[in-house]
Amino acid sequence: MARRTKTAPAADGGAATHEIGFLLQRAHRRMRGELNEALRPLNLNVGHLAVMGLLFNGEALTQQQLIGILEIDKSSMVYLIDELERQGLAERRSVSGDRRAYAIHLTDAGRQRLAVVGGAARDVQERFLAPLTPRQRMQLRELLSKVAG
Amino acid sequence: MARRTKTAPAADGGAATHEIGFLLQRAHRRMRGELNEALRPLNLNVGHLAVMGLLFNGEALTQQQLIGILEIDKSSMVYLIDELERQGLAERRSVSGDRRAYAIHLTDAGRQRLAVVGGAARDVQERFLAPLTPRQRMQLRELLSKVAG
DNA sequence: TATTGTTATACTCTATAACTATA
DNA sequence: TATAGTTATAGAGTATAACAATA
Repeated sequence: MARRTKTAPAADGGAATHEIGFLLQRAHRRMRGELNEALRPLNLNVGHLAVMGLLFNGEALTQQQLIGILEIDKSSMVYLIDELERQGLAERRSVSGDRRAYAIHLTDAGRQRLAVVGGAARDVQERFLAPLTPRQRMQLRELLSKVAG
Repeated sequence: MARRTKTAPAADGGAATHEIGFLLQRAHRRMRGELNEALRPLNLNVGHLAVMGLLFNGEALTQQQLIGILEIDKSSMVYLIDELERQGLAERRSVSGDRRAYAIHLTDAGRQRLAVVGGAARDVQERFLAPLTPRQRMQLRELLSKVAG
């Protein structure tokens, strides 16, 4: 059953290019590539966008909190925030009660930039998801959230 | 509408961690990490596995063909095949009719190794897909193949 | 001139380890 | 002793560019 679907690449006997891992890599690479291409003129990458997105609701988060949510290394977080700060999009502020910690605040400039950058990101996502119906997009989101860990 | 679904992480106002791109990155990173961890003791990575998988049906492919299918750079392909050849798992053979090209053949050792490595990869994929029903796995595969490009 | 493959090199992203300053 | 953050460094993974041999 399901020997060869209509959409199957001809070059593959099903050994590799049909595997979920392979498709996942392709999809991720394509999405990330287009997103970074759109973000590069602004000297930002998906990491910066993710941080700004998390700060957008208004409340500042400490680097530790950002690290916990985004599951990236603390040194990587330093670089992300350094760049955001360099561009005046976010700033480190002291946390009362713990002089080791910094709360990261989105500046007004950061908020404005996020509006632009977020729009570009949505355009990319829209192109990426173009082959899917709204219902399929929802399905994909739900399936991915189950396996994303 | 859709202000906050039941499965939403609390830390995010929907700005970032719900995005498909974010979930895609997470899922891909998790899958790739586990796969590479399983492959590392064998001095192989997912690229080597993909090449071996493509060669498994028996017919050799030239580096150009592999490059076209896997969509990676030709210099990256050189490194992948160098390592496979170094381990005796594949070999470059001259192509009659074009002395520039090499056809890559899977050796018997490569075939045996692929059986082992492929088994490990399937185990990883099984753990990765564990949260999904068989029907959901099929859905995920089909949705990904639509957006994988 | 164009193409196959190789080599050298560089870039992005991320991680590890040693460090400072607090706790 | 442990934690927040920084710095220096290294490692994947991939890409670019110059090159040799051949088409």
